[in-house]
Amino acid sequence: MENIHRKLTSKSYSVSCELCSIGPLCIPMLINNNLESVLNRRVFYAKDRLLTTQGMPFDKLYVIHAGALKSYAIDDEQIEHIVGFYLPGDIVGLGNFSSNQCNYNIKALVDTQVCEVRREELMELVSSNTDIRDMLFNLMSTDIFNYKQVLINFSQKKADERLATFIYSLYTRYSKRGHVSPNMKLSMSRADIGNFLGLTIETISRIFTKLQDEGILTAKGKYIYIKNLNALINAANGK
Amino acid sequence: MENIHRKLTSKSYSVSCELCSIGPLCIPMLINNNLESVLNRRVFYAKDRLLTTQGMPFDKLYVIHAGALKSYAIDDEQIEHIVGFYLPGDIVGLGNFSSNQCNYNIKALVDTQVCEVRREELMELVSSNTDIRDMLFNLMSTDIFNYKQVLINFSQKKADERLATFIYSLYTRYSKRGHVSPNMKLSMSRADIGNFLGLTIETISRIFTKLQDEGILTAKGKYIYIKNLNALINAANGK
DNA sequence: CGCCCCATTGAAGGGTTTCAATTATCGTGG
DNA sequence: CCACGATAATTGAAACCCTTCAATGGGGCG
Repeated sequence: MENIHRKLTSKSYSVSCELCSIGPLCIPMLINNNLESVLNRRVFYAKDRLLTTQGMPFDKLYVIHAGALKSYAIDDEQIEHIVGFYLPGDIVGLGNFSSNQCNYNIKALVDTQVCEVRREELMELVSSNTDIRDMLFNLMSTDIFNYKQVLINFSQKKADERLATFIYSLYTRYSKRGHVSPNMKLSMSRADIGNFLGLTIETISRIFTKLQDEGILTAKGKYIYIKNLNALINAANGK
Repeated sequence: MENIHRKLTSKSYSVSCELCSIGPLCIPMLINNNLESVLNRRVFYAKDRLLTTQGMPFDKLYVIHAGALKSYAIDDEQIEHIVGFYLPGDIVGLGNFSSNQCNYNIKALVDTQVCEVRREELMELVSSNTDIRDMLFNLMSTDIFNYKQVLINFSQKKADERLATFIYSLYTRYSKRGHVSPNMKLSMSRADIGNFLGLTIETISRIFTKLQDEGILTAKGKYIYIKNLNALINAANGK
């Protein structure tokens, strides 16, 4: 069990293949020693490097091993619109199948390692292997569900509820990948959080100090410590 | 102006099989005369009837032939959270594959006809027919993309931009299904629109009169007439 | 060590909500 | 077909929340 929780060298956590979203794909292939036919393992992207840009051909999916990414659009006034963050174990690019091009820019928020899954080879596997087909169906279906939940969280919640929801969702996402701890290091800036939540950086900052004053968490720069998880959940739901 | 609004006699528009999102599934089967093996055609649901409730088993997908649906969650305080509206040609339920249960309540906003696709039989087809498999991949992928776009629209736009975006998106969705007209009959109430957009019913009302004063559209109850499409697009983008 | 970027904090302004009252529309039954 | 009640939509005024503008403080990296 310990090796599941093994940490990356420094700032961000890695995920074991067992707890990765494409474990059902990789683990049988690891055993058969033919994983390389579908994916490149542990490709490194330094902080701030772009993995994709809007409009480029869609030929790879990315699965995060360690680090973090942000996905965003640039509008015609050069304004950035962040649509999501990706953490270890997450798969990136499922929304590109219909257009066959990359719909968003994807940038490494910190030094990041990803496994790159070649689209074409993956689709061949889907034809021959129903487990992998079902895995992809489930991943896409989960993505749809998650985005609907994000919509619920953001369209009707007040600023402090949104931020509490965001922090709690990071906590649960890390937990699902084997990193259960009240300590988190945020990989994104206040500006990124604000952009994603539709709030200004000043509001984010003020709410962090408010949550701190209420004894719910401590926020020292990028380091978050959740002091009272139930209180955080209540704050996320406006109670 | 009176006659413009009276011109729309019918309650809601239907979509032809050619322009429906699952046309690639149905049309070959219609020709082979074995469509009934997968779906029930034109099932009727009266206004306000529930098609699904949260937690019930997921055994059918719905494709709208005529009418309109809303999809919503009820939280523990009995408050409704609308996550989307479905129009003729749309497919409903792609987010349920992973949980294998219906994640939301779905209610008919007006008298509605749907084609019901049986999940199990559909998945059998997916195994044997790559066209249908690709169709489902594309539909799910499109769903993911669309929800991300909705996120962009709602997290960073002001109230009037949100409503303009919403009206314009209804226009484009109807257009794609063959109903190209500046006249629309809204199937949802102001309260539903407000709920979905994260705004109050009063704000929705005020913005409708503002858009009307600016000569962008006329809004007489549920009847919308888009007088200036470019101005609507500009309003949607805060210009 | 100093610089730059990021984060924090304060005060004023604006946009949206809330509360309240009025008007319009729809469905129903006489 | 009209009258009626119930529901939905509009409008106004005050309160509140978040943004904007401005200035200060702090942390990371050369």
